Amino acid sequence: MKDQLKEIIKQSLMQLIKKDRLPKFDIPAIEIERTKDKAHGDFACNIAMMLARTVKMNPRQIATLLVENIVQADYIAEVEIAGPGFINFTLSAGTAQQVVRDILEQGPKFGLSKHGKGKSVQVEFVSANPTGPLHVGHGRGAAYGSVVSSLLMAVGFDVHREYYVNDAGRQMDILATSVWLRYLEACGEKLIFPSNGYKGGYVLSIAKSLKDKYGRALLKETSTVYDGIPKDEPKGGDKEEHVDALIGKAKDLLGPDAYKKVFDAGLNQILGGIRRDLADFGTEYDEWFSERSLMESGMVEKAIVELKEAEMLYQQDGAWWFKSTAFGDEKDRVVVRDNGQTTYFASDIAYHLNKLKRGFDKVIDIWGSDHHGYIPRVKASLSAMKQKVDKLEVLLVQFAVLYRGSEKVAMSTRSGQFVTLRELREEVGKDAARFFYVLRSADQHMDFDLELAKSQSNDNPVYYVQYAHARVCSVFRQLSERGLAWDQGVGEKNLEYLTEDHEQALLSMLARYPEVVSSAAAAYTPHSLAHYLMDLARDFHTYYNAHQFIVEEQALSQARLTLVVATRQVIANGLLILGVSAPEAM
RNA sequence: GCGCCUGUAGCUCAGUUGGAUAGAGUGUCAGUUUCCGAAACUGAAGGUCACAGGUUCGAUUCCUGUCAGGCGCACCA
Repeated sequence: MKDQLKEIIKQSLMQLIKKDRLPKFDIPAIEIERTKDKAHGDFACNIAMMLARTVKMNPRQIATLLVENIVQADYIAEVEIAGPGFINFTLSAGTAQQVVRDILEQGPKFGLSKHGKGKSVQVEFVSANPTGPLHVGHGRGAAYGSVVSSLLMAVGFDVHREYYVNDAGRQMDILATSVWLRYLEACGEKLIFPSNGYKGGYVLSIAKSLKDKYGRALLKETSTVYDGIPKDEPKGGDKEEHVDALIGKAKDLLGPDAYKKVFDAGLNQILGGIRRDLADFGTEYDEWFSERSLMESGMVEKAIVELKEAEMLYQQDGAWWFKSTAFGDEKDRVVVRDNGQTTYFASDIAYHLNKLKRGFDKVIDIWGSDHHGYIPRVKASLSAMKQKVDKLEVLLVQFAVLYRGSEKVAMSTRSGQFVTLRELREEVGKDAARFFYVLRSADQHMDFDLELAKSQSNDNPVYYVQYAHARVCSVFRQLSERGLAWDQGVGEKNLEYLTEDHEQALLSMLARYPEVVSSAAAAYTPHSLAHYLMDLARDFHTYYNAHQFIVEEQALSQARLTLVVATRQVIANGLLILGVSAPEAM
């Protein structure tokens, strides 16, 4: 509809220039927008005001000329000039009703488009280290990433959703060592747990399963384990040195095979839990990409060689540095430490290179906002390897600050103090939790009040939308109880009976849906879809309270039932994208 | 100190890429069931869009500065 109006304006402008009523100029992009106020018609165009400067004429004068030259079309009921020079279009009644037929015909496909047809996008999100279960902080990224993915699918992209598993590196060694020490305790050894170890209860249960499986086969005496280990921080030492020494000792005493058993027990149990939590949260993945596989297949080494050949690395203080400053980063970054170990950044370079080489047209990373300083160096590495950096887009999700009532909740994986995503879901439900997360724009700091989400879950806006859906279903249950039926054909033929203000409002709200989906996809803003659904639900509830759908007059009744079915369809389509269920009864 | 994000109603937040009289939920107050589900609806009150300049027909939106909050500035991940 917008495109048709644009064309009409453009034609009118060209006519005017041809007739010398306006001086010659390049026709700018014409903007048509939906009006906020019904008094301004359905669509408005601000072209007259935009042209005022170039044409050196009063905007209202330009608008008058334009309107006089507009070709009449049957779908336009009225064209008006208003305010400083807006051109307002009012659509004819029949045009607004057409959307109902479109919705019924297209069903679940209504609102989908083909803008991204033939293009592939990879979306990587959450990717939390498998050193502990997902907590409510990860929930926001999970909800945001999965809805962004769904939106991109809705506009036709071929979407590949991926979780990058950091199953290598020092943090995982700390986890493995933590598990082993807890195992020793479970076998009856007495020891002082390192202050930098993972202290969560889940480590205890992994240790217990290790003992169930291997008995005392992995046992070493505490005195042997702690022999020669530097002091921990509380005793005046350095906590990092302390834990690193314990890792080294664990590897030495156990040997590679046994150490791997401990390591894998931690990794597999935690990762398994993460996969379950995400699946239960309605977040699906197409691939779980292992960092270890990246190292074992030599891809990290290859990326480093590539950078060396491009003369983008240099050696200093025993380490290899990447010249990221050459591409605008604040400082150069280490890729190989003086002890010969590659850094996390080295893996990430290889991973991003791998992503681009897989041939995606676009690669989207969704990160927590605390990683924003990381963007320049990753982009720098891709530039250094002559990749198309523009293909990579990094979306940042701001933190959700957790509150319990008015009290802030401190969270840390290391200390084991956190509310898990699973606990949240079990208490407030998948639908409410997802909707809550996705209601706020991602670049907004968010206050997540657990008390509110838990205790007042009935006030959660998700129920408002779901209730609208259930209410339509209820109307149809009532209909059949009365021995009546919906006749789609009769309804579609009599849509002109929908003349009430509430019906007009609902019709134009329904017509907006496809635009909402495509703009939410283009701007990566799931929250705008959530807000739209609340607006649509409101229009429906208002209508419901003002008018009866099941009435004596058949033509009117069927027309209203048809409108209401269309509304239900759009709500269901929108909720599906959000990953929220659309219940028939609540 | 430098960089990124943010500042809109008592509280939590939208604001269609620069448009017309800045909106919703919640909270407060006052109402609505002989009627398809009251998890709903109607009305009222509530604002110096942090502050000060600038750009232009027009600024909550863009630019600059100030103030305030969050995050980041590792041979950690």
